[in-house]
This record gives sequence, C-alpha cells and structure tokens, in this order.
Amino acid sequence: MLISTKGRYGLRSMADLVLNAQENPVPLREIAERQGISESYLEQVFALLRKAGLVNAIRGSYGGYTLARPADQITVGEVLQALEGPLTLANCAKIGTPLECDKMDSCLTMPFWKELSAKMEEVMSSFTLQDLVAKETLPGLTPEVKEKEE
Amino acid sequence: MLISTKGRYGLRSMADLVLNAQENPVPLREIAERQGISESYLEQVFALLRKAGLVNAIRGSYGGYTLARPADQITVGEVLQALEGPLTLANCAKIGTPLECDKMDSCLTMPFWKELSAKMEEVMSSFTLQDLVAKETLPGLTPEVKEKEE
DNA sequence: ATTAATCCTACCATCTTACTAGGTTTAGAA
DNA sequence: TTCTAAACCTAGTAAGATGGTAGGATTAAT
Repeated sequence: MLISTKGRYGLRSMADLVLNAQENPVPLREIAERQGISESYLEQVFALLRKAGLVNAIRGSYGGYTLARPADQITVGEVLQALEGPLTLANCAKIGTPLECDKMDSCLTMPFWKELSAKMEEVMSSFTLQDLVAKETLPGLTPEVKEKEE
Repeated sequence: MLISTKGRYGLRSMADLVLNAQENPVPLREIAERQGISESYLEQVFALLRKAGLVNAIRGSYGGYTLARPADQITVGEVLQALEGPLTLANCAKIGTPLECDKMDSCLTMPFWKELSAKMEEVMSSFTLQDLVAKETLPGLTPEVKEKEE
C-alpha cells in the first residue's frame, strides 16, 4: 500500500526546493543530485507540479524552478494530489461518484472509507511545506539531530 | 492511490459474512453471488483472511466460513492489513525501518508520513465489522435517510 | 555561438493486479 | 459406498502501472 515514487520523490524535492531557494531558481540537476534521484525522471515529476501550479519554471541557462507560492501556503496534500491523483483509497469515498455503490451491500463499507478519507485529508491539508523544513513545529520529535557533518 | 480489490472485496465480504452468519457456515459461492465477485478470486482473498486468523473454514459439503471472533472484536484495520500488507504509505513511516532515510534531506518528510500513518491507524483500529453493519454507530452521518425516499 | 537549462515524446523492462483454470482434498448425505 | 458440495492449492495470463531511459527541441543567459 505504498504511495508511488512520484509522490515520495516529489515531496522530498519540494522540501529540497524550500531549503535551497535563494534568489536564483534551482535547477533539477542539483535537486536530483542531492536527493539521489534520476534527473530525467524528476523532469516528469516537475512537469506535473508545474501543471498543478505549484512551481514556476525558468527556462534557459541559469534557469530552474521556484515555488509558485510561499512554502507555508503549499500543503503536502496539494503536492501529493498533483502527483498521485485523487487521494482517496476507495471510489465510494469520493463525493458524487456512486460508481460501485449500486450494489446494496457494498455501501456498508462506505462510511468507513469516507471517514478514513476525511482524516487523511485533514492531515494532508494541515501540513505545509514550511512545516516539513521547520523541525520545531513537531513537538514529539527530537530537534537535535545535528550529529551529521556539514 | 486506490486500495486494491483484494482489500475492498475482502472488507465487503467480511461485512456480508457478519450479516449472513446464522448457525451454519457461509459458503463462498453465496458471498460471491451477493457481492458480484468471482468465486475463485474470492477463494484467494479468504485464504489470506484465514491465515490471518480472522475467519474459520469448514471443509466438505455444507461447509463454508465463519468469523473467528465476534464482529465487534475484528477491526477494519486487521482485515485490510491481512489483505494489503502494511498499511503505511511510505517506508519511513514504519517503525524501525530506516530504509530510505539514510539520505539526509529525505527524512524531512518522515514526520509527515508518521503523522499520516498514525491518523490512518487510528481510524482503522477504531472501526470494527460491527460498526459497518450497525449504521447507528456513526454520529456524524444522518441516521435516518428516509427523507430521500419520499 | 555556446552552454545549460526546461520541455516533450517515445520507448522499455519489470512488477503488480485481477483474474481464470484445473485439479486435490474433505466431509456430509443418499 | 457413492455422490456432491465445499474448501484448498498452484500455475498461468492479459492488461495495466511503475520506474525509469533516450534523444531530441526549445529557450535564454553569457
């Protein structure tokens, strides 16, 4: 039940973009290198992010990508939905789509799927990219992990 | 990001089993017919449910399946985990598995995945099979939908 | 003109999914 | 004992998704 690499790579890359955004746009080559992801595969990921209006692209030499909005105004849910499509685990959790729900008994499971989707949506829309890079926002975790070398 | 048919069919079939459990075991043929699912595919689904200890099988003529425990003591999460494997959406949400987390920046996303998994687990473990068939248990939803009939 | 970047499309191998098919046991009933 | 209906088991398979690679075209700063 893992999410695909598109979503995982894309989310990591967006966090990377937040961290490394100076005044210059960030080229994919750098993100790919830092994150250990194939550059040409990342191109396809960022094509989706661009179409969703989450990043801006600057073409040509010294080009790259920038966030289309401030990091605290882009939710993780937006990123994942752009890359993975609808974020529901069953069709009958989607509003207005009684696709398989014409079976009488199958709809017994609908309240569960709806509740699950609602809770997932809650988490995804409350987490922003800023939350990912600002480690202090998460109370339960140890903030001092500076063991690593620079 | 849909869950597979194994999970969806299995959950519907378990609810079906709750509803149609008399003193006799319920044969797969009946469940398959009611739910509109291929019987031989359902066999594979129930093989997983049996190995997980969620149903008991009675072989031979007049055989079939029964719940291994009362319906209010089997959670939806148990059923889905038996059919889908681990219910996390990213590896780093699993405890004790720093698989892709040796990349420094990749772990920026870990708190999100952990939070999401925790919330999903919360819903899945709070919903029992009994809740699925007893529609009054859901407070947020309209308990009487008779108005739509008229 | 060169270079470095995005952009675009096609292709590919592997894996997963959702089955189907065909057989074997098992046990109640006739 | 035989018939029958059920669980059980394993292999195969077509279609789609996944996770890329390859090669070029376009764009813009130097």
